[in-house]
Amino acid sequence: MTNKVLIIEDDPALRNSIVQTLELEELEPIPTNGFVHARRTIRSNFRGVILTDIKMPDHSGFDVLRFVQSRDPDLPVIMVTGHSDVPTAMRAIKDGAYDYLEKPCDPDTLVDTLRRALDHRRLVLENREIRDELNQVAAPQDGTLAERMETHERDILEEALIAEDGKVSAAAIRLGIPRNTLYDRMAKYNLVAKAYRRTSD
Amino acid sequence: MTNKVLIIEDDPALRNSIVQTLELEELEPIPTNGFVHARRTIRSNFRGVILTDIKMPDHSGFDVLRFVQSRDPDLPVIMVTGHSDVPTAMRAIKDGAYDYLEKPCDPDTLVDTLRRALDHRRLVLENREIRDELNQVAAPQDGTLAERMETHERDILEEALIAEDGKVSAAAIRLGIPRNTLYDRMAKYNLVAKAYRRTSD
DNA sequence: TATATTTGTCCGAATTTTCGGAAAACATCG
DNA sequence: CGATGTTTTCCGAAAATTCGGACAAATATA
Repeated sequence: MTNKVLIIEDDPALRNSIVQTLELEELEPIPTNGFVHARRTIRSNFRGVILTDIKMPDHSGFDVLRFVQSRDPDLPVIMVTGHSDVPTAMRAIKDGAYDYLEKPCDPDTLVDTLRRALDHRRLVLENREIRDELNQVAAPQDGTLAERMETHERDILEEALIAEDGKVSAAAIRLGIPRNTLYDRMAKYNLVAKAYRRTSD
Repeated sequence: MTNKVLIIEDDPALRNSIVQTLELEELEPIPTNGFVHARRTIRSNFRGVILTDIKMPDHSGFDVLRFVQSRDPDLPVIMVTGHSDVPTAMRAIKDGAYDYLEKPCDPDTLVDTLRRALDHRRLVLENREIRDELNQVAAPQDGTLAERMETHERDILEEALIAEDGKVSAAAIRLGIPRNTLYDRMAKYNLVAKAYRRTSD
């Protein structure tokens, strides 16, 4: 599941309160007290989002934002600003933060916002995975004509055998070739009909 | 582009103000004064999001929400609630609204929220398109073994010819077969080398 | 158990495919 | 134009594939 929330917040009280809220909502908080501890978790395949305070003793939330964007520009960062600090919030969005929250943040709003961000993250990751899959199947192959034709024939034969539950005669009909020919082809690829039977291995 | 915003708002003044704001932000507002006019635009392939007022004379924003969800559960609806009407806003989210805005809404917040929703929409549609594509290529084919082998061989030959700029000799080497054989195969599919030359048609 | 159907294997003739060699057709260039 | 290199077509023998027929073994059906 994509429901991790990496929390970067130096105030222990606030941090714990956030953890509590998230746990009640079936989210998976990963609390850290600063950038240093959070760094290792920030990767391009992180299945979650990042919630960071802006004002922290030894670094700014904007440092976090920059770092995250260098690792993965599509990893949502939600920034927690001081109360009604509109200019900072605007700058956060402009710099590529996914959203911002005003301190003190209302638990419902916090969860809503995180859910949206998590949903966004889930979609982005899903998208990447499907794209990879598509590229794999659509990638221009290489190799001998004979080799490629053979692998393709093998695939077709297996598909037909599976579809016909390992019955060679039926598969032959499906493929529009005489039974014997199918046996010949199968011999070439060392295919055994038995291996394709669903019922009673 | 996925940047349409279907606006459902009965107050002409507010509606126009929103339209103005969106136009300045390169979004594409589609203003309507009520559900009846908006209905036709709400489809599962709508490349945008919906911004609806909740309190309207002859129907509620929740009617809109229900209708939208029946057409496409992944079509974001942003609901505009009265000032600090928290319970209604919470209900909106709970019922599946993407987000809500409090009236009177700050232009920046409005735009930010819409952008997030549009981004979400874009991802959802992209996802669907890639999935369709993937299903197409992965779909179990049918037809004679010979037919399927032939179309595959044809594809390979064309791919090789394209890769070698229509040079038969080079394509033959790439495919690991003698030139003559390639000519034979090409004759079978009525392929002409000239047709695959990039340089000087 | 008797009978029918299906499976897997082998054979061999008819057919198809492969592929080297040769030559015609074409293009390029000094 | 003539020399040179490439593309394309044609030929035909060697090699591979197809596929009907026959049959024993395994399975299913009555």
